Amino acid sequence: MALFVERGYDKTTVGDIAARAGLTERTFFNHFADKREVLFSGSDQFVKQIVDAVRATPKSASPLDAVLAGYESTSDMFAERRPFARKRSEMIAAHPDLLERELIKMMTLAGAITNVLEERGTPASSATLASETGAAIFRVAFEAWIHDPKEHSLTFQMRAARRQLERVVGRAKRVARS
Amino acid sequence: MALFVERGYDKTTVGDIAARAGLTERTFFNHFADKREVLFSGSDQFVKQIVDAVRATPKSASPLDAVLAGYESTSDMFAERRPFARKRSEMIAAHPDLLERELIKMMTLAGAITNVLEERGTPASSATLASETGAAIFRVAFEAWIHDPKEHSLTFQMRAARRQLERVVGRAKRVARS
DNA sequence: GTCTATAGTCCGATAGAC
DNA sequence: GTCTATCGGACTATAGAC
Repeated sequence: MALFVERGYDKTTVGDIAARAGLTERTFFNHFADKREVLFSGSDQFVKQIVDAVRATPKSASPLDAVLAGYESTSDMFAERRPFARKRSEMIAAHPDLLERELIKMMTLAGAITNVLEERGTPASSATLASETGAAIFRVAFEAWIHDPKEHSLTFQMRAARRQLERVVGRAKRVARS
Repeated sequence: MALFVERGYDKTTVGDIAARAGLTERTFFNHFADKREVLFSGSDQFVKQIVDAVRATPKSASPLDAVLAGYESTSDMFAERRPFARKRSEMIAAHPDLLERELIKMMTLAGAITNVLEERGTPASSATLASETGAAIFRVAFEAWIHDPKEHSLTFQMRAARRQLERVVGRAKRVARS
């Protein structure tokens, strides 16, 4: 990350990264499948955290509630890392390669959540919809969280996004203008 | 596509593709930014089709209705190409590289739709939510459409997915088990 | 069209930890 | 003795510079 900020993502070679870490290029590829993965190394843990939280929600909760509870369980973790999250987010947004990787990670996560919902007895297509909808809410909330000068929590942003989604999905002919 | 089917995506080099087309490797990169793009060449037209359709829906329609109308406008186009769509979909699903590209294309499309909604007067975050939700519905519907032995239309699948989403998003404590 | 850097693979060698 | 981490060299394909 330091190197990427110093000289830019494209201008940083795998050799550079390895050298800075006191290793060789081969060793790098031993730990990471490709260059992009260095920015996503924590993602397994992130997935586990969320999946566990979904699994732990009472069965009385609706599928969507369970999904949102899963994402919200990361709120504390993110709270301490807002500046880093902001930087990382900018870096990803600026590099299509990284954005692609980010998207496939989010999709893998959504798939894992779908599986947990199915374990809980949710029918397949409802599970998919709940998990994809939850992901959309998370993305909107995360974006708001990153840029919010008032620094509300991620959970706060997710609750707001959820209420808004309910209005958007409702069959009402007219939608409030703000 | 022929080459990819013949010898597999990974085993096909850009040189192979260029040779088959009677061109050189450099010329290939003149037309496509990278190897993956050959499978997404029609995507600009796809985006235009949908964006135009969203723009053309009456303002009385809700944002989500407009988004869905956009996606549904591709139903006829897809109807004639079900076998090809199926093959392409399998190819993409089998190759993470291609899946990444597919996802970023879908995200670009969602972004374009969001912009059109904003032009129509929908507030930014509602626009994002409507467009992301619409994308989720499309994905679920497309998946069902591809595998449906009864060969219902894409529009049919989208209507079904939408009804299901409404149940999923509703605040009901209990959700129907099928 | 030429030339070149970089990413990423394959096979194998080596060394330390437990 | 097995497991795991590092390293080396040769190699191909992608992709960018010119």
